[in-house]
Amino acid sequence: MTDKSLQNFNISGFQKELIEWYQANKRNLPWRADQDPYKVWVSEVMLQQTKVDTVIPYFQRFISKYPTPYDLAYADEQDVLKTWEGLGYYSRARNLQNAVREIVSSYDGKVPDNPKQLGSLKGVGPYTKGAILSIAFNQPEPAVDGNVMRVLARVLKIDDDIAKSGTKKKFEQLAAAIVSHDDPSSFNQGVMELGALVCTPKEPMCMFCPVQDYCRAYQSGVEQELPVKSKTKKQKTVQYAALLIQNDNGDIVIEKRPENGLLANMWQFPMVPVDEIGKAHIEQWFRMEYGIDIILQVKKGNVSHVFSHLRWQLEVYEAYTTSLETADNRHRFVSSSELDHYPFPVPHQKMMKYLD
DNA sequence: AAGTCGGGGGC
DNA sequence: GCCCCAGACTT
Repeated sequence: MTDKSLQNFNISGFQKELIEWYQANKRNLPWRADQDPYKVWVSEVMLQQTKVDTVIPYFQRFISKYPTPYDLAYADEQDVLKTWEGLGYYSRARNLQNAVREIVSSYDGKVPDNPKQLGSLKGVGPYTKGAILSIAFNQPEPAVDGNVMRVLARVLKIDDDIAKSGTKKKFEQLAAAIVSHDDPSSFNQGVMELGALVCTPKEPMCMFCPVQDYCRAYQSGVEQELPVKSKTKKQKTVQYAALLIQNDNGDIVIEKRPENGLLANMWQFPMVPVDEIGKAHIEQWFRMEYGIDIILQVKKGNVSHVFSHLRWQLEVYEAYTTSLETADNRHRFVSSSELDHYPFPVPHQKMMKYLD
């Protein structure tokens, strides 16, 4: 390694203090009950960009429903998405099922314990690969997430911009150099636990830090200035008219979103892009696109929803149609009780409160 | 290297 | 409002 960040750094002392602290202070989390590689895997995927408290109930339900790779491999994708509903980043669920089907067909249902096979599975990137190898198989592999970059940026006083895509490689090399070979699982989880409980983004609790003596940022009094992270730019707003269309049976029109892109394969109420076509043309646009005649009735309210990179502003309308069926299977008339079986993104769950 | 891809919670 | 979160994938 060409980087000099580890010169004069007491690696073994740092490892020892961190692992001892982790053993004494680790939270009792459901995915820590055993080292089942499948469960470790599921937890790591759910935890991507998602807080521990949010994941816990989802993990419990998911493992109850799909206790083994076989259960998940043989499940219907729509049921998997329904179980994932509300957790976000739904491609995680679809990639996970794709990968589990791969290990059932190619690896006898066993999670591979080598980096090459593991890393080639859908949705298993550098972090998840290292996490599974270290936590489930006790291999001294680096597992660099946001916590690890923050902790190492402070401990080693590194001012690279962690928002840039190239920076992670540098931290992966450093993490590979300092990971404990005696207890890689406790070491990697210890860094992340420290980042979550002590070495937090704002107001880190350095007085309670087990590796304070090893922290160059603390010694220089710059722990609040690190890590360096450039700003993200703000979302664009898109306006839609979102339609609760009912026929004489009391059934409601829903549609399946495309298999790629935002909220892929999730279901929703029809949305009309009023930015593009103008509010006056909603009914005729709908007839063109859906082949269904509708009559707009009353506006029921507004729903706004913020995604990572865009913002939806939905005007919710009630509408009426004389149609009783749709042209293709991507659109359906369903009763209000049947709605529960389909996976809906949160903004469309918000719309359901406007149904009678 | 920059965009895309959810949703919730803290302040 | 803004920021963050046990990131991966596409372009």
